Amino acid sequence: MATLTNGQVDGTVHGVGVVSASTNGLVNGLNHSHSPAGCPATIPMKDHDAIKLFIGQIPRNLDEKDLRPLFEEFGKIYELTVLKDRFTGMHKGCAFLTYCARESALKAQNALHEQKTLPGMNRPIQVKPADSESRGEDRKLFVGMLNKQQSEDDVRRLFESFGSIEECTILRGPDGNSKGCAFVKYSSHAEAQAAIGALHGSQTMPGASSSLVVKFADTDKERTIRRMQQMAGQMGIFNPMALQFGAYGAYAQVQQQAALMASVGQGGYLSPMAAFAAAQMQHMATINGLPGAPLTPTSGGSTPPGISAPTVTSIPSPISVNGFTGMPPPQANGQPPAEAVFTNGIHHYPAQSPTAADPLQQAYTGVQQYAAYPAAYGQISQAFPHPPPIIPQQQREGPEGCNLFIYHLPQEFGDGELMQMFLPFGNVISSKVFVDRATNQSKCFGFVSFDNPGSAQAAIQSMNGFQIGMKRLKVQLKRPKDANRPY
DNA sequence: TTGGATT
Repeated sequence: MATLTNGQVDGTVHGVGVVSASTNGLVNGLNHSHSPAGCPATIPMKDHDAIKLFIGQIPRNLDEKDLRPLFEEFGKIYELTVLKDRFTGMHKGCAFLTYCARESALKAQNALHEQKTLPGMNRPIQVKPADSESRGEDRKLFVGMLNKQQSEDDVRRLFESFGSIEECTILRGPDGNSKGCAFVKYSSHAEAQAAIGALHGSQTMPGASSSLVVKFADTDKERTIRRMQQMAGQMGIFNPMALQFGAYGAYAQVQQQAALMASVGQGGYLSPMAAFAAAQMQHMATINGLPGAPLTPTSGGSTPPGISAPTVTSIPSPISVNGFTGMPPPQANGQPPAEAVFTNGIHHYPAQSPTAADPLQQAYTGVQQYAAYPAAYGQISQAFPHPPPIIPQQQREGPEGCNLFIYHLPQEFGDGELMQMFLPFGNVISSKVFVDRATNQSKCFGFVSFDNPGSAQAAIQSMNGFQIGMKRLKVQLKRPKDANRPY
């Protein structure tokens, strides 16, 4: 008697139920008796990997009940909905169709897509996965920290036990070298999830700096955001505010070093940082083409000409030296105005940091502080009515010949100190000290990128062999990426 | 002792 009930319900709601019931049997019959949509929530009807199809080029006089017979030929239908205008309710000539089985959808797509034209239409019917259907992103994994020798097959072997892999691609550079990461696409989200659970962080590949990374690949949105951030980073570098603060940072730094030098007694111990400060003073003088710049520029409030002016002009800024009149006036001691920098309670470095009291450190902190509160300064606000926010610097390479490799850095140097050290030679677009991931300790080498080769050369000239403490800096052009492959 | 990458 189930047949009778089924027939009644279908006859009322869909009009094609009798055919459906006779071909699909009891389960289908139950569905229809419980759910007018044909898909009860009580029984897991739809395969987890089912595909939602978009059906296009449907004559507007055909509705769901007319379309069902056409598509049921390929399998049990989970859901079929003709798209209607939200306001007018008008048939839009297309539909969404989900079969209970993924296989049915593939069969239908193969048999129908562009294969026949429905009456009254001048283009063939469209049957393909709906746009809303994930283009694979929810089952696509990003795999990082691979060994660069690992091939697609190696990666497949690693991932195959968690599901069927539809796609496996190693990311490679233009030269074909693996970037140490890959994409793996499974046929379902669940498989991908299983692989994450089992493999993420599970092992460390030989030559990789940390354990295997297995995560869902970025969605379109995330990728867009990433790109925006990159764009913003580039803008930030050439943003005049950043240049101004950069210039001011260098200026303050030199002033502070001078003050420090003046305060160090004849036989006093010179810390590596102080030694650096002192030596850099001399370098500054050298760069300026001035012999023996005064080391005690503490008199009066005026700018020591041998030090500050060339510092400013060495920075290829469209803002003239007069731009400096827009800055908060430096104090006689070279410190930025105390209330602006030191009273807001923010300390970028923990007080226990061994370098926290260093002039260089303070200069750097000062730069950051100003960067954080540009609106506080009226004249600057006039010059730049809407100063763009300064984006935290990201690691960026400059053009060929602009990137330096620096070795024998003091252990306590971080990115900021490295940048401060090289700011006098030009526009530093990136500075990076390598840090051991496990210990967080500097590896005592790093990179600095300028925006022009001249600055890089000037920096090499002045800073290569530069003594800090017991060590001498090694400053040279960074090796190009492809330079270390003997074979 | 040569960019900690990356969608």
